[in-house]
Amino acid sequence: MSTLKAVRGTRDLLPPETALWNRIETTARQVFARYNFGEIRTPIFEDTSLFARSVGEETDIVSKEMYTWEDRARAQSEKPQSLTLRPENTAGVVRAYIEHKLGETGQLQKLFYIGPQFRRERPQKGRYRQFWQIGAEAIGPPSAGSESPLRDAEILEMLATFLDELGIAGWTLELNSVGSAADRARYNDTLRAALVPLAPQMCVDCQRRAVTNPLRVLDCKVPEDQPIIETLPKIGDSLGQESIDHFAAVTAALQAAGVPYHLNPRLVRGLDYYTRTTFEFTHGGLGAQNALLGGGRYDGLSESIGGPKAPGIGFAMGLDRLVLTLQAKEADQSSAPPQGAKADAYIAPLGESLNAPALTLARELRRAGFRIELGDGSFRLKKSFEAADKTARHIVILGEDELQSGILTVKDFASGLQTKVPRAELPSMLAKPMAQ
RNA sequence: GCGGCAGUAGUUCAGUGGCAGAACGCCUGACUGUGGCUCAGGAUGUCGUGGGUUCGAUCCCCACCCGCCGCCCCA
Repeated sequence: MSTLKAVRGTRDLLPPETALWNRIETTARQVFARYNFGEIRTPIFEDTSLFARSVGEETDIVSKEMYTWEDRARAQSEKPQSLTLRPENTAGVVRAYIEHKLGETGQLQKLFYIGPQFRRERPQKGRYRQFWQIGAEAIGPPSAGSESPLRDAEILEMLATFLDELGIAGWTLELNSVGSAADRARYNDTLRAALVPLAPQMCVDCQRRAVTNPLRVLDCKVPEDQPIIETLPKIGDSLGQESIDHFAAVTAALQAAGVPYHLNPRLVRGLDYYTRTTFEFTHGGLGAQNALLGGGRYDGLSESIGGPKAPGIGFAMGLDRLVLTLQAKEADQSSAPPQGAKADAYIAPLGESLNAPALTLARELRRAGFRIELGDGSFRLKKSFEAADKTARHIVILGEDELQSGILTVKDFASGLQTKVPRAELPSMLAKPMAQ
């Protein structure tokens, strides 16, 4: 019988790595809270048509990457239903916004989420079939200011602050406007027409894209094609005046706030619902998967799935990729491994008759907030020391003498000093700051 | 989904068509209430899985699985 393994593209996250995941999630919660975002948790699977109608039937995500199955009827009265593991979370958030009539509050809804997403892609570093996203959405009726370019700028400024506070240096904000749905359709036609005479001189991928998805031609990385791409019409030239003014207001606010950005008229996003402002934060050192996060405005998304007019803007960050970036940075800085993984004390009972009193002592200290590793009285003292040195900053020896006298033997591994400490003074002794 | 490279101990990796190796880590002892430094011992394992070639395969061949790199796509 073959042994069972995590399936392709999925993986286990183990300590100590999970501490880094928690640090990132905690930082996100803290930063988002300062911008007054609240957490939303939506189901991990939804009706398949939600994604088909929002992300777009023709996108790669919907057409070939979703985990979809038919949930069979269990009773005469039930109908079978096609369900899909969510490949992204914006659609679920907007569905919840509509379902709970959050637009009726009249207020802008500012929601963030943290959770796994699923896409059946070929796995690679930074690309998994179950991957984690941290994202946020600001959505509401136009009367709540949901269309304001200030919302776009605020979100981008929040992301810059988040990455800075996480300690990710060297990111680039790539910014573009793809215009309204009408602007975008017009540009698509213009581009398609312009490509008819040019495509035959381009790479085979571009020849295909010129027909299937002209916007993707702009993303081509083949060097020989670059001069041709430079001559193609720019999306900026297809934007209506409203889109132009909106985008100008976004960039002006970013400049005022001192958030650096790089205009990239070729930035194209793969989900159909994006309108006007679109962006990516990229980082070198992630290989082919260089996008740390991406997002944009989606002014028509709510209507496209049967909801009220509810413009919005949001983003999704690849948590797996944030972890990779921070791990690479820590590997670079080498030197001191983080020492935060150690307990405050290891309690070493001397003999199995001391096990129960040791648990009592551990309970006292743990209830006082200390991180305690509890040894075993069957260990010889030498073995307790070895185990303690690996897992804790102090060892507390609990033998018959200590139990009778109430004076414990404590050794500080950093200094090598061993002292006798009355039980009542143990908490203050353990609380003393350690040399970091 | 396409092309390429890899898979050997807990980890990082050597290696050979003929008994499976190193370093680190782990366990035991020198030392029955004192770790780190020593020293002496010990265990590492379906050599990714399944077939094939061969007297004999961890090694060569094929398929599959899984990972990595690029494409594609995206976070």
